[in-house]
Amino acid sequence: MPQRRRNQPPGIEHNVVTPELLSTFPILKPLPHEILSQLASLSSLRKFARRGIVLNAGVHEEAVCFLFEGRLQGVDFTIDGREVGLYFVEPGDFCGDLGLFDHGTQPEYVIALTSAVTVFVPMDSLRDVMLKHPAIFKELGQRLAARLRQMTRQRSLLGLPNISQRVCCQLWMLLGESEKGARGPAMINNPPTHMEIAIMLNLSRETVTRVFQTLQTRQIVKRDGPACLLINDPDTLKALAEGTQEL
Amino acid sequence: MPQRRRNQPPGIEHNVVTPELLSTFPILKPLPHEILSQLASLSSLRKFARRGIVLNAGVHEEAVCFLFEGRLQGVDFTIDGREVGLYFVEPGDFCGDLGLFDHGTQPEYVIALTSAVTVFVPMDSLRDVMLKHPAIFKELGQRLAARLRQMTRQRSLLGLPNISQRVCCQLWMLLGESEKGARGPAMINNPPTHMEIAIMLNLSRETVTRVFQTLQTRQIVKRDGPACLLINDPDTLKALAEGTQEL
DNA sequence: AAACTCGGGTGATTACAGTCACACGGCGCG
DNA sequence: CGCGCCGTGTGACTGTAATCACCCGAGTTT
Repeated sequence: MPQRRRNQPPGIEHNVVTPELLSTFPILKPLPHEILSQLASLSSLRKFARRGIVLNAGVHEEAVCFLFEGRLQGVDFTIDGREVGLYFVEPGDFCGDLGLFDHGTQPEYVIALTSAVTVFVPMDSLRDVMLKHPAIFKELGQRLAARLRQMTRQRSLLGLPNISQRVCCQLWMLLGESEKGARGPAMINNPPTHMEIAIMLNLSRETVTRVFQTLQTRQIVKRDGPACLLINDPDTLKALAEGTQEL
Repeated sequence: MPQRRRNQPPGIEHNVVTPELLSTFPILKPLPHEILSQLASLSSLRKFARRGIVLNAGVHEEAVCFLFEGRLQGVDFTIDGREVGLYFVEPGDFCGDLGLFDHGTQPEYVIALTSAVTVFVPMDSLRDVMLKHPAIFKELGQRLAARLRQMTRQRSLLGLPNISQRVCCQLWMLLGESEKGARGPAMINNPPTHMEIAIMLNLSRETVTRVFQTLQTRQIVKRDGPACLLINDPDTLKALAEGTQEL
């Protein structure tokens, strides 16, 4: 029997969603227990393997997906089949919430980048809750606004003509707000693969690899096993991202 | 004295905002007259010349901007000063509404592409109204969702490796839903300049011009004065946009 | 242990879009 | 009027990122 993680909320191992599990998500936490129980009874726990399709584009998804463990990515495809990376979803966050607001179809695919544990909460139940609880409504609106801000930033990234600057900017954005302020080396856990970065930045995989190569020889970043990227010199990375320094 | 437009809502010529003027905006229409009167008394009419800056990025804009006449564009700038085109605002629509949801700063600039007439409604008053009127709240949420969908589509446009396909796709998106279904020639009024298209598509102005040149010699589109672009052959344009046909 | 897939690394070649430079017509304006 | 600005049109040149082809090592499956 594998070592079991401690402090794991109940439900996980039985594929049953408990109110306690739901309340680990910041957005749902303020809800009264009875509501959480009701939502929990309607929700389902779903696990995905790497590369699994979590949400389908173009269909009326009947549930909002809350991510408990792992990492997801929103992706779209161009008309000619090219993959386009849109955003990442980290544990505690959710996706597929657009339909809550406009009853429309899911605009983009969401796939699992690592094996992932998610909770699917029926969209119409959640919408009812949201309309009855202005605080939740407000919160959901805030998240939507945050997503829009995020997309705007990402879009202006794509405008950068200098390729290495683009990659450095993306790395800089991947660095959590916490690490940015601190002096000295930082790290990115479970960094995206070169391919995943490439599709986010409209680049080819090889180009991303080459940028990483020069970043590594210049000792600015360093691989620390497959699951971790060490940022030796955040200051230089920042300078590169802002274009005040050339690679 | 210049010819005055008939059926012009009252207020325009006196720079005074009337409730009737506000009610011409679909989102505000359902509000009771008293609320509209109150909002109107706090709002101001502002006119902008071409290239005028309507909203500033990075600051806490204190008002939401409703567009009455003209055309606006949301633009951002990359770190190195490059302009990036994000979206257009057409009459009846509004912009600068993100702060309603998260009290944050305006993420992007909004500039006037033509001379424009706008109504500035104070953000906090509008937020109060929105929180008291769930219908308005819902509607605003819907618009936010629509913007996100729009940005996603635009982002996948940028993924297209074929440049002329990108331009044709953008032209196709500029064509209103109404014209798309109809058979025969369509038209785009006050089309964006080549430069404006270029910054939306991450292209250089010259490249856009060259694509238009071949589109014109192939009789697919035709200039009809500076304020109108005739789409002679929407079917071919669509085929080009979808990549089923090469230029 | 062979046979895979997957992520990463590298060189040679080449298409192609950016850049620069200039030209032209329309239009507003002092 | 002449002047300058703006939007558009075009050619020559060039840098550079995509593409293709291949290699390598680490995990997996069989």
